[in-house]
Amino acid sequence: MDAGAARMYRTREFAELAGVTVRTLHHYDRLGLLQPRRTEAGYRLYQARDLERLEQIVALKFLALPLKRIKALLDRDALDLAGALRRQRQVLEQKRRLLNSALAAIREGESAIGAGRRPESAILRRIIEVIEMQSKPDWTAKYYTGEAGAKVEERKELWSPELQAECSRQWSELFRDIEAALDEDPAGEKAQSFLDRWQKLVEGFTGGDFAITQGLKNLYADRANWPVEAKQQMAPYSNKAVWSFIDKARAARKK
Amino acid sequence: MDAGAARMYRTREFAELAGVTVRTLHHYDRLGLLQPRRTEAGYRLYQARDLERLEQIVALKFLALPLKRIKALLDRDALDLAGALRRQRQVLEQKRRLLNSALAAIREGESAIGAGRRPESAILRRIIEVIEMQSKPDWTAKYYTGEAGAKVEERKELWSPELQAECSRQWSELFRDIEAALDEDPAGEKAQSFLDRWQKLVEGFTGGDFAITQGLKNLYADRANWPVEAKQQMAPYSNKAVWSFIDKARAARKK
DNA sequence: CTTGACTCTAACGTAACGTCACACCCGACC
DNA sequence: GGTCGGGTGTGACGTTACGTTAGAGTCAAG
Repeated sequence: MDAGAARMYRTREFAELAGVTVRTLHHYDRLGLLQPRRTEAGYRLYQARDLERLEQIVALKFLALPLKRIKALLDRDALDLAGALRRQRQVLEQKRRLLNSALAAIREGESAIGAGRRPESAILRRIIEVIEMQSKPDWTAKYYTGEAGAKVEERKELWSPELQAECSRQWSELFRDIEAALDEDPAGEKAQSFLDRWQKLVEGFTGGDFAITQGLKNLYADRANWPVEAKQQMAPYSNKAVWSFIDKARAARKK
Repeated sequence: MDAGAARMYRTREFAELAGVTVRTLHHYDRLGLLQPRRTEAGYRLYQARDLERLEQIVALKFLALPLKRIKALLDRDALDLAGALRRQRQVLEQKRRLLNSALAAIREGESAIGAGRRPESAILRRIIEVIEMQSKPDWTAKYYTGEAGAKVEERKELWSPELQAECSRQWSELFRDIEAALDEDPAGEKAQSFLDRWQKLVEGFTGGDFAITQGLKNLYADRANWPVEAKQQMAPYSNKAVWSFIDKARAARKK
């Protein structure tokens, strides 16, 4: 018979009373964290004991505890609250370490931008490099350091328009040669020399390694691994018979 | 004609090279952050310049920048990087403040649990109260302090089984009385006296306020706002004619 | 031709709600 | 009694940065 006795609050009223949003109450209701009574029409009705529970939830949320754990704590695991606090402290301390390092990096990055200094840690240098890369047009030179930088410059020079044209010419030539020899034995000497020329072109001029990488493995010079745009560029050389011939030549060599 | 020249990496290889997961690469691809070339079969093919870009991404991610902003920075907003760093620093400092207060609360909460001390801040006391509420069976007494606590205790005593029975008896009596007077005028004196008795019962014994709330407003003692369980408890009193009579009496009074 | 290793996309799950969209409910006014 | 306005309900998508299957296709090798 205590039904009508206690004061009841509808959702918005209760939300304002407790300092949370209506959506939050809906959310907690669905999660089973705080399930008020209902009117026949489905309206939520909160009462004083719901406010108690909600204040417990808010207090525990202040510790950045996830709602799941809060529910567990309030529902049954009350005795493990000390343990939960300890674990939560460790989680938060880990987060703080990450946060602090990011903050330190930002601060040093900011001041380094202003003063042109060199930061000490590797990650900071990378960040500054990124920054400078972005702000300077000739960042490629800055990106690589020492040996690697020299190599890139060298490669840059090597890959001149003239060389590109030369490369293109060599491909055309190779294609013509192969097309003219399609009836030869793919395992034969002539075919194998075509394959050599082919692989050298694939290897190309930029075959040097980038200093930024650690342990590079070579990848397929195989047609299957070519990007689609490359294939489009290769359209002038799209004679299937030539490709098939080279495939056979490669297969023959492997055996 | 540079298509086949550079070394290409498939997804897993490239991921290991860069120290990220395959899923991360897929993700960045979909976000447009790092879109490698593709083979005809749809396989991703990464090359050295993709590694450069990925390293930029990772470096900026170290600053806890969201990927969206990283994309904007790398795509076009390069010149605003200093501003982005400043804003990001503010965001992180705010986060750190929250984190530190939570950590302080946890630490003080832990030591307070151990030593039985009283923490100073209000929020900490609330947390400790939650902790104690959970670990002690008679937490209701602890929850309210001073005056409020006394009131709760009082209410607890008042709401004895005997009183519950008495309340139930009064409801039954009121229902009988109304049923016997259904043909009276709902606006008449007799009906209004029924309404008075009704509202007093609704007001109940627990009408006192809880000290935890701030500015309580009374809510509907109206049938519409009653919870469903209450209605089920009211089943013995579910004579619709009685309810309708009281509704009319209430309506009459309002006019 | 089948493995086995690798890849692809699609789609759900995560934390804690914010933000619609659409439908009811309810007291009040005409 | 119809309607208006304000409150309320339930979906359901969006957010962050991926993890984790699941189902299907690719490719080289036995």
